[in-house]
Amino acid sequence: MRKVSGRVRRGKNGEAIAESIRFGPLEYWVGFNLRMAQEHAFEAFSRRSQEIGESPGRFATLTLIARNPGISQTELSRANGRDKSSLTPVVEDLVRRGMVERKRMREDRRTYRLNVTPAGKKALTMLTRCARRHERVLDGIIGQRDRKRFLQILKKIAAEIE
Amino acid sequence: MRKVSGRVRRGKNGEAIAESIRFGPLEYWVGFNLRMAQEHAFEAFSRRSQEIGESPGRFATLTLIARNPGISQTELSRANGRDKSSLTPVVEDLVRRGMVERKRMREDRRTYRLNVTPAGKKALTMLTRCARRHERVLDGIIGQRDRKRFLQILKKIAAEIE
DNA sequence: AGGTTATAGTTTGATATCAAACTATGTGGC
DNA sequence: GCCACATAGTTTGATATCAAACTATAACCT
Repeated sequence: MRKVSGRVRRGKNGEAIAESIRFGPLEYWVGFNLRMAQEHAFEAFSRRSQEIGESPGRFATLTLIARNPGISQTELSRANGRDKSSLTPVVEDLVRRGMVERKRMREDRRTYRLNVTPAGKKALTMLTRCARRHERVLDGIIGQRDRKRFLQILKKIAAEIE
Repeated sequence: MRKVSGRVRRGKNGEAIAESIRFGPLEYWVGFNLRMAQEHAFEAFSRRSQEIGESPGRFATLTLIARNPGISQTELSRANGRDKSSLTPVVEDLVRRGMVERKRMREDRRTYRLNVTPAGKKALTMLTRCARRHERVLDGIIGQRDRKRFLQILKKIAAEIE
């Protein structure tokens, strides 16, 4: 857990006086807490995936390609919630490292088809194991009882906000 | 709402066949859905705050300084959940634009004390109004009944993960 | 067929972020 | 006092991201 209330003031004699930060309205606003939760969770997953030598962003990308063989980069970028231009270097890197194969479509020569190679599948297996461990930790924090509802709300936010 | 299932294949006669993306395990994993919810919510707030000419990141920063007068940059970075080095350009910009005042501490000349100026308070008022509108939208999506529990879980994740 | 419009992907420029190295200052042991 | 260590903030280098401009190809309309 990251330290958050590390505010310390020195008294006359140099003794430490711990103070906690006042968050004001941020305290009970969903937006702020959503950001904090996401960033902490991402950081935790990032550490895990780096242990097996993969960047965390590769994970969703590889999964989506594996589950949707022949997907194009634009489709992938939408599914992944990023701009298509962000995907260019990611796909390039996956191709360069032999995880993903990329072929021009016959019928539409603007489009690429992406597929995961055997090497990519191996990496994905490890990443998935790693993600499952991460999910178990999250499950433990959320609790079985609330998990389903929590997930529903997250999906609803992503789908409906604007 | 961002389009997510825009996958289209052409049949023999050129008719469009809409296909939806398969998310596999991502579908029910908290990590992925947390990311999607956060990014969509952030994007929505970003649009709102840009209408009044402020970047969204400034908001939490200004609020925290206003609620904790004399806070140092390191304390602020912890409260805000970012690295202290990320704060350098943000504070610089706020000072340059007359929103925040920054003084060296007497007792410890390494440390700055930050305070919000009257101009900063004015900007903060507008930003807060904007954030309240955003929160009302989120509340509408989450629903009164689940809101409190949802917030608790977000806080728990941020606090306990690792 | 030819011109207009749309789409797939890349490039470029801007911003935000982190981590590690760095500078300046402060603290504590001896 | 001096040296080792700690702390506040900045700088630097790397990565991720978006948006807008761009290139190439395709589709559509008359």
